[in-house]
Amino acid sequence: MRSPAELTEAFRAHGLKVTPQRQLLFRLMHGNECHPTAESLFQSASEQMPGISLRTVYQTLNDLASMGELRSLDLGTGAVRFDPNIDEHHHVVCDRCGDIRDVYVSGSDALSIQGLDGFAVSNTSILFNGLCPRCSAVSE
Amino acid sequence: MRSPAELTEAFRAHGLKVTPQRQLLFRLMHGNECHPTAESLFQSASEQMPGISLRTVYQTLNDLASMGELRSLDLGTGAVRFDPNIDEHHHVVCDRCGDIRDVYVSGSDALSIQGLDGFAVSNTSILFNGLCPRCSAVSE
DNA sequence: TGCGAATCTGCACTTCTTGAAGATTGGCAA
DNA sequence: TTGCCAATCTTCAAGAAGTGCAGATTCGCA
Ligand SMILES: [Mn+2]
Ligand SMILES: [Mn+2]
Ligand SMILES: [Zn+2]
Ligand SMILES: [Zn+2]
Repeated sequence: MRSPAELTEAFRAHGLKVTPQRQLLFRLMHGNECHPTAESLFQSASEQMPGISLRTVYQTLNDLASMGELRSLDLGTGAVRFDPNIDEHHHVVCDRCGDIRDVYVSGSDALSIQGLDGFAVSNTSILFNGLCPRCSAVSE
Repeated sequence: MRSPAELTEAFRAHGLKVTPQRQLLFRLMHGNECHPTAESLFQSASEQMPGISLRTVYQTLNDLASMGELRSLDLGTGAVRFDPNIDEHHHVVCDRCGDIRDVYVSGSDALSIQGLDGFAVSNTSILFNGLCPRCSAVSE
């Protein structure tokens, strides 16, 4: 995702308005590596801007996602996650604490795949589940 | 998933009752390659057994899943899918018609993965999205 | 055949997300 | 700088998927 300043430019260039709510979300998402949900962003946003609505958070995030500025991820954790990292990457979810981290996979062209015959695949996502270092230490 | 007859055995052996509702679901799921949702199974089940409740369908499928007889899959299609194929395999979803097919992947040990340090990974799932042969022909 | 635990049904309720409508406001034009 | 109006925001209702609960029913052993 581009910087708040660049997004401001881009929004205005496209005839979209730059509201305080949007700017706040630009800031909250920029460089955010937590893979937050709309709800958790709403919490953060509410601290700085009491009265902001959850609907606006959803709206803005979805808009950013459809502009390609961020990615919305369904990692099977209940709510959709928003990710400003739009590089090709995958994820690992800690099934105990819910922590999510980026995973970079290379060499997938060497995979032997059976069953995709005729399919025009537009996206491939790999999801790892398990216990994060902290949680696996605890459960020993 | 084992056959209806075998499941009947197994259920009784574990002190679980074998009801007509359960038997019907055993039959509907056995060898089912459609990756149905609870709702769609409820539709099918209702034809043969009017009055069966959606609650019972969910209950039975979840029970079978926790017994390891079938797998419940979140493929990002809204509702959970149930799969009697418990061999290690992955899936491809047609984003237009919703069709789901099995995908078998081998050679994944040759992948170069970065970001899993310290994680105790218990499951890896690969999801392909795209257009099935039929749908990609249509959209040409 | 009878009994009691297991199961089923019906329904309320939760969570996540979107639709709709009216109030508000950003940004350009004058 | 002011005013306008389309875009945006807030609020609230509602949809979709699933689960918890309670009372009615039934399987399966004695
Ligand atoms: Mn990420
Ligand atoms: Mn499958
Ligand atoms: Zn953890
Ligand atoms: Zn298709």
